[in-house]
Amino acid sequence: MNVQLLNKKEAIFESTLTLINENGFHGTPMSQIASHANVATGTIYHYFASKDELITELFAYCRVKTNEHIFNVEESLSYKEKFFYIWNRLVDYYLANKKIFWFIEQFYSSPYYELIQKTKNPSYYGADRMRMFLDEGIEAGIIRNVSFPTLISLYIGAATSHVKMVTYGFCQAQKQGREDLIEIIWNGVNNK
Amino acid sequence: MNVQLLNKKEAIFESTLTLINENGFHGTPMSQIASHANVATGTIYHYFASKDELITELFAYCRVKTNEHIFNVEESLSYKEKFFYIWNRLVDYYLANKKIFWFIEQFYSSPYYELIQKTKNPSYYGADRMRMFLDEGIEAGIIRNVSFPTLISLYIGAATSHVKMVTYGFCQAQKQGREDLIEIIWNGVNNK
DNA sequence: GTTTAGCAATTGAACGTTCATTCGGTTGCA
DNA sequence: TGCAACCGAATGAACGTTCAATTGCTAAAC
Repeated sequence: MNVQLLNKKEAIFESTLTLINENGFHGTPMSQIASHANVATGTIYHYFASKDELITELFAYCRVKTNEHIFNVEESLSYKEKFFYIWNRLVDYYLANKKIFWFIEQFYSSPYYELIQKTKNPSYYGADRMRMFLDEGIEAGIIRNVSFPTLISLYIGAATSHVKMVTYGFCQAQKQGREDLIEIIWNGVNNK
Repeated sequence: MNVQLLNKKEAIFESTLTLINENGFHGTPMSQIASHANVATGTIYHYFASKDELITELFAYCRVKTNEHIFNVEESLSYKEKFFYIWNRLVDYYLANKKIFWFIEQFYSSPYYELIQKTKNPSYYGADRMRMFLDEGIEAGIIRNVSFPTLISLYIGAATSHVKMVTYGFCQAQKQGREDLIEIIWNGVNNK
């Protein structure tokens, strides 16, 4: 697959992302995705077997892009520094790429997610890197013995909630709030 | 409006809830909602002007029901006790009513929410009770001075994340995890 | 260097289906 | 008697998908 093709596939992804954000899964016809991406309707079916496959692959694309970005971290940092750094990268990335954030959120809470959960393994979209990072902290005794789901609920839950608050317009000057959040979580989970 | 009517409207609500959980906003035709609720398609339009209005009102219905449940709390409890009680009621309610939980999640991350945010005021579905409860803690000096969005991000964010983890099957024995979560949050936000 | 064969990429009109909504008519209650 | 509740077939628009035709590229053949 050459560069041109990659570009066209990405154009379809970006177009889908934009339109689904504005109009939802329903309310976003393939014809509209096509014209917004400057391709013919039929072209989409050259790259994706169906609308469902397009949406499912777009989810993977978003997850991979996000994970690549947030785990691009200096190995020399201490665990605590990484803990803060990754969290801030995640929040920054979502705030700078709200379309990706909201698409992922929409996908997660839709029946689509159940579908891919059965067929795809987490590494398919890089979901296991977070698990590895947090497990590392537990095994090293830096993070006290709370379960992985508890950790994730706090770490990711707070990040996404914060992004939602900012997007909804409930909170503008986010700097202080952000720092409070990750600090509270760190204090709650680290082994003092 | 008499009891019979209320029942029919609720039957439509419950039917919509079930089907949207299984098939999403798209993938849930009015005809299916109707037959699942044992009414004729036309009857839905006697109660709701359109599918959008049905979904929007269902959201309000879910929010009101949830809020009524979680804020049904003994006035004699201390603030700390209420803080724990309300959070646990919320988690329990969502776990016992997953359809409501997922519908609300789906609605929040869809373009629908932006629509009602512009037209409806928070008290319309009881969203201001949480604000009042948390403000009460801040004003009484029980909760340290973190912003309201920060508080909400932790308090609600952790609850919903926890429910998601349980639903996704990432976590079974939830008892310990739950206790850890609300304890960490309380320790993080209360004025020691 | 030119021709040619073949396949991938692309097009968009056409198809068949599905769906939200309408409406003329019926039922049942006050 | 009147009006609200209710019905479900009919309507027409919208949508996902298909497909026959066209273009563009690559590389083998000469």
